[in-house]
Amino acid sequence: MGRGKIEIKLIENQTNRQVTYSKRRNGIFKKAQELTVLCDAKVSLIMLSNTSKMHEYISPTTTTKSMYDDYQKTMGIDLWRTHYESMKDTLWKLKEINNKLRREIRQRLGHDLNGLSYDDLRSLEDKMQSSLDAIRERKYHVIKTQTETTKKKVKNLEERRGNMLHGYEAASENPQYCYVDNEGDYESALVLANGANNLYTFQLHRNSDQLHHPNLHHHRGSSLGSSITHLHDLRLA
Amino acid sequence: MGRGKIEIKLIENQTNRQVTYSKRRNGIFKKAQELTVLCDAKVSLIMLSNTSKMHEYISPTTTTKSMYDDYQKTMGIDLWRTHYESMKDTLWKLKEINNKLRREIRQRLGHDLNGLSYDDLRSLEDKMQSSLDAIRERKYHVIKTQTETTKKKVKNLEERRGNMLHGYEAASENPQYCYVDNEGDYESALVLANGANNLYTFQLHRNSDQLHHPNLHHHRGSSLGSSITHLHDLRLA
DNA sequence: AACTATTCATAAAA
DNA sequence: TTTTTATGAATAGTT
Repeated sequence: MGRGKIEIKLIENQTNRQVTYSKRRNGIFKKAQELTVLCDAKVSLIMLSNTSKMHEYISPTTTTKSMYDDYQKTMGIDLWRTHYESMKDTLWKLKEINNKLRREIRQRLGHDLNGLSYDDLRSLEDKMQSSLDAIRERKYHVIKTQTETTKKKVKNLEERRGNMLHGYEAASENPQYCYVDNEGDYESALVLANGANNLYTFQLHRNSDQLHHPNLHHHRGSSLGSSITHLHDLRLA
Repeated sequence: MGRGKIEIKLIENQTNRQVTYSKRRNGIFKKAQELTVLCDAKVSLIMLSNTSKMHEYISPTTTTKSMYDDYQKTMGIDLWRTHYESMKDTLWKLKEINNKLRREIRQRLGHDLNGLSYDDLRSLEDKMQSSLDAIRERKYHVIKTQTETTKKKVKNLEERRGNMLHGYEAASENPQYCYVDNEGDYESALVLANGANNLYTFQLHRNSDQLHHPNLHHHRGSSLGSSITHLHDLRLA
């Protein structure tokens, strides 16, 4: 029905296909609308182009949901659980998990202990204690590494100073060279002075101290001609 | 397109309407099928006559359910836009919070400490210590309450024994009546013997002991730990 | 359900 | 895209 007969097969030319889609789509919409009026029918028409653009026609006397509900009844199948419902499900589960995690943390913070039995408390205490031990161990490791780095720096500088003393025979040279850049870490320096073992003791003391829609084109049936192109756009997820 | 132009309005003649419906319905189906092939589109077309007869066309490359799901993905946002979006938002936030809580718990379990600086570790240690203090205090409270209950029981029994002695003049009666059911709690009995203050001291000693042995791993009565494990198992994708 | 006379839809071109 | 227009398709009214 045009300047020549066409075979009903995929239109290879992308542009041509797009144009044909657009024209024929409108044609079908118009037919659907006419059928609705002429015959008092209800039509639901959803079209998805190969570019994932969605277009819809729905008779003004009904809704798409209602049409698909009817369809379901006719087919006797419970076809779909909406995304909305499964989403609500997920949300609920996440909230549950969240609450459990919060309770866990609160207890580990020392709050909300009232519901716990003596045994629970003792168990919690043990867990906390060993966690604390792990943290302290790690802390000790960090400070020790830092200390060793500092010691190396000192040794290095002392060597250089020794060399200087030797090389220039300047026995009474400025003693400030001994002082090392330890990156401003007070405790690091302290350890340097007292030794690592001493530091550990120090730390123990501290412990005790401190307690429309872009892509959906929605055709409402009652309008014709230009107003049939009364479009809403929705983007597909 | 027939023997004369027709106005697009309801066909009053019932038979005529029925015939027209039949003809045009087939016409639309044919057009839908052609569109599917020519343009690689997907079409879902449901029609309901005024006599409640339902007819459907669905492109062979899809299903009615799938089309309606797509429709919902698109339209649902229109119908529930606010609800849906805020829900997605909440969902995302909950996931974020869950992850943070998990990280927090892991650190409080003494794992994943490598990324923490010395100051971080010290701060974490302090927090853990005060939480631990709170737990111990609570434990102390529980044991004290239990002890007092036990004391009352003892007093009560002693009174009854006294009454018995008095009433029956049986001064040499069985002393076993003194022993009280303390529900098998060893420490409870210990406190009963030494006094509450003593218990507290006992606990501090336990604490100090462990401080001097950071590598010591205590046996864990694992009620809390296992609950965390379960939470991990619940993690969503 | 067939048959046409007619209108309509649209393929190709602009 | 939209418009134009020649052409084939759809269909209203008839049989």
